[in-house]
Amino acid sequence: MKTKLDPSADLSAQIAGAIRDAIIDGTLPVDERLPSEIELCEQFDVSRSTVREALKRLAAQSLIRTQRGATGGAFVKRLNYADAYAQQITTSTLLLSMNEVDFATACEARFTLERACAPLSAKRRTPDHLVTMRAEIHRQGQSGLSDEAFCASDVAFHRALVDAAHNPVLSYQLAGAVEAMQPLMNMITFTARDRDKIIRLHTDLANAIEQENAVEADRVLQTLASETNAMADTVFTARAGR
Amino acid sequence: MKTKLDPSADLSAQIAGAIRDAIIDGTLPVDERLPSEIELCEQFDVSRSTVREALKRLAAQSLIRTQRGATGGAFVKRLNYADAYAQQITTSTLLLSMNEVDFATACEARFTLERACAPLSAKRRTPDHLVTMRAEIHRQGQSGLSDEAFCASDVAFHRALVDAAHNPVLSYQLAGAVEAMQPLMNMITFTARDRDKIIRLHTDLANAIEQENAVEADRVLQTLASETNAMADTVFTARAGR
DNA sequence: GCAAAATTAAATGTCAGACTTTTAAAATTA
DNA sequence: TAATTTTAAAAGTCTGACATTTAATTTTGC
Repeated sequence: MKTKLDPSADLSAQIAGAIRDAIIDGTLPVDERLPSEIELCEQFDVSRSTVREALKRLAAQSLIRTQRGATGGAFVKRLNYADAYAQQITTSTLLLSMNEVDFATACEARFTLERACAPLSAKRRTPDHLVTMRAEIHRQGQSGLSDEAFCASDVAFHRALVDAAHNPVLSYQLAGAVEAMQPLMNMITFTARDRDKIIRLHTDLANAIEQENAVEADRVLQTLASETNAMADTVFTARAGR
Repeated sequence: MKTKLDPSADLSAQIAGAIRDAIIDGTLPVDERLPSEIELCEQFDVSRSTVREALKRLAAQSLIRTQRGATGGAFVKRLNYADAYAQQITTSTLLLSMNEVDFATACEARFTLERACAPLSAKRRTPDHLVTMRAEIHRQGQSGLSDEAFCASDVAFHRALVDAAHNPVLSYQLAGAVEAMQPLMNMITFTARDRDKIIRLHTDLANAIEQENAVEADRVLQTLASETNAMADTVFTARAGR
């Protein structure tokens, strides 16, 4: 952790980069304490503000945590699933919303990944995930539900489906795919008939998963994908017509 | 962008959070200039150091870019695929390396996602991706190739496979899954026979994709997944025996 | 009058130093 | 010995200065 690189970037970015590399390659193991801010000033020969800006960059990426007080300091943080989820979702959401990714592309990615997950979910589902799925289906049927609430429940349903695969890495990867779609889905106003159709497919899906029927689950997901695309098409062309 | 939240966190984290929320919900559109650091000091009633630490947090997440000079400032950054890839890979890599995710779990997640991608790749593959795949297969066969170089080529091969689906969102999602495996793969020392077996499967896979044979591609990927697991098992049990 | 050069101003980047707050350990006291 | 107080180390915050970069403005030279 003595040499930095890329003299084009800011000092704080260079320092953050050097420390980040040391964390990634394992030179700095989890829970290791970094040198104090003052010591880092001396090591990198910069002022404390610069060191602090570097540390804030690392904290923003959940690479370190800081602790005040006598035995405090900056420590290499064990990246947990919750933090990783949050970052994934932020990044995915912005990537979709800022790059004019069309609905069809995002939708395809999401359902492709979800279909990959379904066979595992069918094989390994446990009662708790089935309960969650059924509960969300019930919520989706309630009258007076706003479009946002409907979409939120949709996300919860699909997350339960994914989590039923009992592979945390898979859940993490799909969190972004599923959640990032929500803002796009929120742009759609679902008619009562649309909702009915979705609810029926969700029910079919939950049944298939319960019966450990991977083939049927895949079929339903494929239908759900094309129906979702069709609904989006209807809404968007209607809007364009106006 | 007037009210902040969570008084438990540091001021710089609160401010960064407030601005981040404004970016995510679209209040601050892409390329919008944030107020200058001095103006932010007044708005949030904090010192310039604190504002700067907040801005560095946002910069670390690729949410803003800064520009010096007369017409400079901090601007909302359009998150591009390259930056999103990089963040995904860092996060995924650390998640795997820091959480003692066992090889089988990571491997399952990766190949599950890749298998989902393959039918699309088979349908849409263009010559350039086939060329890349063939080139990497050729490299993998060269003698004197280090394990790291072999793994790197493996990653390049699989990325080409994924990119052949021509869905940038899918490519982005899978980048993490594929690249994050590399450090785990690097822990394996492949015997010459292992390499031969992998190269043969890669060739089969490239052929299947070229022939737009999704079923065969899936079969090969399944074989590749189980072979990879078997090789890892052999290496790890041998190491445990020592 | 026009083009090149010099100046200016606004913004971020960096530095130095002081003070505040938090926290755990050490020292003191009952 | 246990509760209390003190101390010290560390991050968090503030202030003010100076450096650097950059575009706009002004001046100068022809």
